[in-house]
Amino acid sequence: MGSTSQTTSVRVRFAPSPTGTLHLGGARTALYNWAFARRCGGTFVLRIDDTDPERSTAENIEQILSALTWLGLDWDEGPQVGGAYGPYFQTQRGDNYARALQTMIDRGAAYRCFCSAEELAAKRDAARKGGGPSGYDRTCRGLSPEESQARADAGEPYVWRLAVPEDRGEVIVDDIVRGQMAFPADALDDMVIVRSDGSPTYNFASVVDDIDMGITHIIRGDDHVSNTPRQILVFEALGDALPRFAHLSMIWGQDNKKLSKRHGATGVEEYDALGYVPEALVNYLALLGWSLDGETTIVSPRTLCEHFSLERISKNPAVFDTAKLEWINGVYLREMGAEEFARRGLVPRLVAAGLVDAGDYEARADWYHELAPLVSERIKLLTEVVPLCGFLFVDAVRVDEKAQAKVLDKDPEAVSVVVAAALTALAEVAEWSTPAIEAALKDLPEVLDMKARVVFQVIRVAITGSQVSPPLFESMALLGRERSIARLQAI
RNA sequence: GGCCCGUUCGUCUAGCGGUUUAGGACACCGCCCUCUCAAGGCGGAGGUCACGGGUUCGAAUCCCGUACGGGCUACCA
Repeated sequence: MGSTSQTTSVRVRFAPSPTGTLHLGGARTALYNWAFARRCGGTFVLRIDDTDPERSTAENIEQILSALTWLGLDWDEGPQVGGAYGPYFQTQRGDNYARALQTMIDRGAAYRCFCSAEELAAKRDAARKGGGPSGYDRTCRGLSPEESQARADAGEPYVWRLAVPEDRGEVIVDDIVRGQMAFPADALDDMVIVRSDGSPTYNFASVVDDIDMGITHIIRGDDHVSNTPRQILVFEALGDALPRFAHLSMIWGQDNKKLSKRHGATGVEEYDALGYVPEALVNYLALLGWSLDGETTIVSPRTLCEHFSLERISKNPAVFDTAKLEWINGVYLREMGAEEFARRGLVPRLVAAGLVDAGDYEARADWYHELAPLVSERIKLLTEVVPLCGFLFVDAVRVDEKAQAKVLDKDPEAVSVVVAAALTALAEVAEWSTPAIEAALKDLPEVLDMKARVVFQVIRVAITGSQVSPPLFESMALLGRERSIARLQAI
């Protein structure tokens, strides 16, 4: 308890490693940190954990920042915005790590290790065969300070290791999500904290930064659970109080395997191109491992800011389900309102397809606002915009194969009868509007003694080129008199 | 090998010892609405709560074990 009731000084951080782009799991971790900070009136820090210079890239950093921005997860401190605890790149915090190492040396909590990689591998294998823990056997821990210094001075390569206290006993991790976990200290080896090139390892740098940045709650993926007791030892060695921990379970693909490219899009930025709006992805991710009450499925970012809680995070891994994400996306599109849908979804997609100029929206906004709800109600993804209403923006309609076969070729005689009757009826329409068009055409089935569905499908295919479209009369009204008549004549 | 964790309808979940004949959502099926497709409304199917023992008057809920799955076991993060 207490973890969320303390509303004054919560500081959380999302600390991605720019060795890759932001994927769904990372996005959810960022989201939970953000939502928790917002809910508590706390501070959301973005820190770039780039201690692995080999694999970290500027492009990945760019992508991570823009993906977070697209999702609407704004950070209070970090790259681009600065803050009182900077810098926010680990590669720029070397002084802090050096100072922390010195503190640990002074306290006898760190020692040099001269063992070679080969020696270590051999020891590991032997230990594993012996049936026990395979951690470092502490060979160099017994070295006297003098000998250690002498060998270092002689130029022998070494790393710094954490000296796990002999009498430490169990390390208890009190996790908000998982509860208490006990780790026998003898299963925790003396991990490397500073590499032979002088750079800090993740488990060391991360703790030092979390201390220096005043982080109160560490919310991260559960691949870090086993690191946590080691990190706790570093906190203790540095003499600092522990933050609270909350470990999030993994996100799996449909086949219960780790989410990967095989399962489709894994990078956040891909979801924009696929036609999702960020609120929908945020909503879906929020529900993937957390619930408001077990009933509510539409949870807006705003609701998250008001009601998110670490206590309601579930422990078990979740399978990513695209169908549900799509459904949620559809809900957001439908609830958007004509103006917003036109501006955020409809027009951009039409422009991107080269069907209209960006200025066309300004020129006839009302027309677009009429179209918007007809489209938004029928799609789940913005990629469906062009297929559904593209016919309104081309000179001549192109009838798709299925419509040709199932409607036009099925009974050519009926087609010409319907078209002729429709043209005659429409000729009498004075003002070209949805109600007038409807009034002119609604009696046709009866007059022709044909099924309504047959009559209107013929007209629909003539007008839209497809068996599926927005409502017919509205479509014709939006298309305009001349083009509607021309399309009927052309069939 | 060692340490740690997880397991409720196909999927996400509610449930925190009795109010549960296990609730909701997506997906699925049917009906209604209807100019198509959607949306919406109504209804349906779908769970031996991983398995086996205990504790208890009573267990999805507590304990132990087993199975399966996962994480860590790096001079990756």
